[in-house]
Amino acid sequence: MKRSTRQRAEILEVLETSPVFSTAQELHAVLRDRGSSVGLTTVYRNLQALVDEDVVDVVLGTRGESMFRKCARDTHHHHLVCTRCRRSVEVDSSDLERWADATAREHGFTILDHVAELFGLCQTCATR
Amino acid sequence: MKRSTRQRAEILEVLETSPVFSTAQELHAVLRDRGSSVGLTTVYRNLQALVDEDVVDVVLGTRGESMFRKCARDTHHHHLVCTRCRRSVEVDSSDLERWADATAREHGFTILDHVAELFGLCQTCATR
DNA sequence: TTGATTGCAAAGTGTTTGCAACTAG
DNA sequence: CTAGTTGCAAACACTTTGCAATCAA
Repeated sequence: MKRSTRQRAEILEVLETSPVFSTAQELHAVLRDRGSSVGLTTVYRNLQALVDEDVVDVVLGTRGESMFRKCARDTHHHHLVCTRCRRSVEVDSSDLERWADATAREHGFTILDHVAELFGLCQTCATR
Repeated sequence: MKRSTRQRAEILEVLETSPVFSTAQELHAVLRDRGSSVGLTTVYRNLQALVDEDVVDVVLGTRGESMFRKCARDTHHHHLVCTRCRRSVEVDSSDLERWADATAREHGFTILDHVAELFGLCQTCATR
């Protein structure tokens, strides 16, 4: 069964306090800087587990890397991500879901999943 | 300037006749099977060029690999992809775009870009 | 001729796995 | 005690780069 370890707790702690999507390597670096060193492998393994448990969200970055974030809402949602400061906002997506369902039906598809992320500049970053 | 080479022509030819998204490696294998061998590096380089020229579309697969396809429509659009046979349908996305714009405005973001792909089973694959 | 293009090998990036040592329950 | 977890090193998958040879214009 699942065991609670120092490493797992520290990874979660970093995720809890970060409002942005971070890569496994970035999280690893943060832990290292904090003095609490955790193996990179362990970071990957725990992130994977957390994703499986639906505790953290994952999105694919442009270089194919996975980026993780512990989101506030535990229901399905999407993100609006600032490409400059990386900050992200969780957005309501009922309209998107409706579009996805309708589109799938229209083409005889049984929808299984979808990805959707919006990228742009947040107010702060846009004005400087 | 840009030069027209045998390699570039053959890569485009394979893309023209494929209704599915394919990875660079898959395209490379197809070329090799056809007898017209082209270096993997060259495949990557030409695909990159074609994407820059907006001749082919690219989406990120789940393992972080890029998948390419030459789409019929040359305007912005999205895809409905069958996870079983890989076939994809180009779908109209005005509703999605509207949602993206509205959502961005609502949060003070200047929208730059967005990704959105729908995954599911096509009629044929669902019924067997 | 000559600069763009090719293709090999090597390097790079992000992630996963094998396995012995460690540790929470 | 003992099964889950860790962490290193090595393996992996995909992509890019260095560079000399080649080729289109």
